[in-house]
Amino acid sequence: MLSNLENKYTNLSVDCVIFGYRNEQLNVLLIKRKGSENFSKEQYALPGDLLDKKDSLDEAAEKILFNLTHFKGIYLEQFYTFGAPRRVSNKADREWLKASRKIPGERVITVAYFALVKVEDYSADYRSHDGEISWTPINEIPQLTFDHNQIVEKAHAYLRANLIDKQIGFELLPEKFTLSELQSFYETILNVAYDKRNFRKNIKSQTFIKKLDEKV
Amino acid sequence: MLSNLENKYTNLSVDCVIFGYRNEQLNVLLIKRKGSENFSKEQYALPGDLLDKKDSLDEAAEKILFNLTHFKGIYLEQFYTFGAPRRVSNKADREWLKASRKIPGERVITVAYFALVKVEDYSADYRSHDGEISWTPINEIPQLTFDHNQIVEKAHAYLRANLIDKQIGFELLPEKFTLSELQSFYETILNVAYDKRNFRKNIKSQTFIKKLDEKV
DNA sequence: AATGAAAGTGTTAAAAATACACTAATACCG
DNA sequence: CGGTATTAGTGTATTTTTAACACTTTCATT
Repeated sequence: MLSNLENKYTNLSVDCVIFGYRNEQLNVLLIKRKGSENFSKEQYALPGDLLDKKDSLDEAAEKILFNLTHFKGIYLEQFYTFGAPRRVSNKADREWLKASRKIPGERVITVAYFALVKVEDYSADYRSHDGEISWTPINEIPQLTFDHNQIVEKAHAYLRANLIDKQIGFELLPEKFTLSELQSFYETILNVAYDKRNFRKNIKSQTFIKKLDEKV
Repeated sequence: MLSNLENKYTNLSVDCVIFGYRNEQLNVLLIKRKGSENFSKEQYALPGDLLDKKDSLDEAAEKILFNLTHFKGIYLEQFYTFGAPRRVSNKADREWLKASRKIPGERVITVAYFALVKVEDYSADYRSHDGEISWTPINEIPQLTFDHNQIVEKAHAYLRANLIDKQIGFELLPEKFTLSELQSFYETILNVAYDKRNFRKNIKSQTFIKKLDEKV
């Protein structure tokens, strides 16, 4: 028997690993999903949903992200697709899927997106139908549904690998920041230590940052 | 109405961009698919197939690759997933799909893999049920089915971006090669020119290559 | 006003990248 | 076989980049 949803939805989903930087820490946005009658334990998950058949992957990612978080126009990039045959077959996960009325087949492949936001532009107080969203420091991420821990890990590796080359770090920082903040930011994410003078020299030799006269 | 195939196959496929280096040129392995009664024109495509539900993505890629080319144990890596809503809806492409009895839904998402082979280890004379395979220089690639040209392009960009960092180039070269060949190889793929002495200095400063006493 | 914490600033040394030209060996051709 | 053309092979000097290093100024705290 096939469920009705299979007409509109494929057994393909999009999950987003949304990074934000606050309190000198790298944070990931998680959704706390409520338990159901049958299953009372809370679960944490990445924002994600089944793919609407008429959307492209990028469109779907944007749409799902907006639905769940009301974030819009943020940096978003596909980074990997996860397709272990039984990645949604864990018992607790299936319980939750049933409760939430999203009943994909046994096999769901998910295209994972990588998102960066300036946390002060987007408060995480939006409460979607799926549950409450909240920033969680990357070192304090609990056990997540499905293979979401693995997805976060891969996204984290991707962020570190591309932070400098692609200069995506600025997507995480506010419009204005001090050089000390920038240094601390890089040091936190890459887990390295830079010499203050050399760091400032490097940054200043790059053109893409405007110096403001303002002081803190 | 759902076709029988949808029990076993998802509407998800895997396509492989297989690179080989020969005649001083980067080549891609293409399959020349025969026309059908209704549709006589030959078509070229990347090796790919619908995903068997019980396989993981990596397993599927290996399996499909083996079925179509008899290549085994080669360097294989997922690099991007393509999911434009109508990527398999081109009329000629649908004709061909029908003829080949692979009838996915309107919407097929494909996970693209990136493969590297030493061409002398694998002759391209295997003839699969899908058609004849043949190496094609990357600059002479004809129009391909679906969005395969776009996939090749992205794979090519990926190869160039990772050739040096990941040192994946050696997957394309034979066991033994001269420094001149290696230089020419990098120059071809990256479309740059290196100074001979500096190039050799660099290579020798890296440890992963053994010097042989042999001469050509 | 005194203290502590963070911001800001240049120079020197080491390492890496680049520019550069001739000789030796081999292949090719008359 | 000799002559010529092509490719392989080699070292040094210069520039650029990266890394190491310490004190003063400013601001906030008490």
